[in-house]
Amino acid sequence: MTTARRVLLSCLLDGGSHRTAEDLAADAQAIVPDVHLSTIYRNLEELEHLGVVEHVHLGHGPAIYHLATEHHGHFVCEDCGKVFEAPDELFAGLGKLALDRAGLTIKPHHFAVLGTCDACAGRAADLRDA
Amino acid sequence: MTTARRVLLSCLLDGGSHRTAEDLAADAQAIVPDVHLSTIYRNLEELEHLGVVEHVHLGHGPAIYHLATEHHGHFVCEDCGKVFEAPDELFAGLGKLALDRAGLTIKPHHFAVLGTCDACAGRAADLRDA
DNA sequence: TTAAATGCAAAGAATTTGCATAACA
DNA sequence: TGTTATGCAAATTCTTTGCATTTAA
Repeated sequence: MTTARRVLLSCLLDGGSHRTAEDLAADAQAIVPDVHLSTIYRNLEELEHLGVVEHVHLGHGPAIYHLATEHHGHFVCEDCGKVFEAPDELFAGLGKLALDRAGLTIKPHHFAVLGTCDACAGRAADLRDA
Repeated sequence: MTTARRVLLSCLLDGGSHRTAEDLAADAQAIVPDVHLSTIYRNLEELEHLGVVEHVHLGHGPAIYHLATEHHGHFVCEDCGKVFEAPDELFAGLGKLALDRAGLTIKPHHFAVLGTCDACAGRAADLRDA
């Protein structure tokens, strides 16, 4: 258990739940200035391997990391980037279909489900009608 | 309508349906040797903007491109990479939930849904029992 | 003939790796 | 004291961009 690792864990616990490796490096560097980004990546990989941390892709751009205890998927608006947390139970129906049709036990956390939120759909309609 | 664009379209029509930009460049170069990868990317972007092509992320690694006429999502086994095409209707239930709970109209094509296929789950069980 | 598309090289973003040094057990 | 982790720089992978030149309407 090294300093870098301890600090990273505290940042994962303290900070919000949608943090990139770079965010986490910045948080860590606020405490221990010379923690290097590559060390953050290495420790995140290790923690992920141990099942403590998971990473998720919300769109193009960097992955976000969070504690594995937070079990939920993500809905993301393609237009404004707004993120909605989606409780696991919402994926139960899809999981059953995937198992029946493809024999696949889904883990629907790794990629977000994209779409368009009401606000952005409304704005698009406004533009069309104007 | 340039040569590069015509050739790219023919490759999209001819080739399989899970091709990376690099695959498509190779296909195109078999016909017109000096089509450049950046031209492929630029045309794919253009075609995507026009709604003719879409790209999908099946996991880490390069995006795959296909004609927008192929309307389906993807299930992918995390372990072996096997890809299952998932008809749109499988996402109807999830779409309703997303709309009710988050006001989000989902377009479930952009990211695959990951999981573990029967074969890989079986293999994992075998290893555990051995 | 002129605006748009191309080839090439180079830049960019996110992540990974090699290696000498430093820190933990 | 001997692994194991770290900092740093450099490499990798996928994708985008700048620019001089070519191509097509």
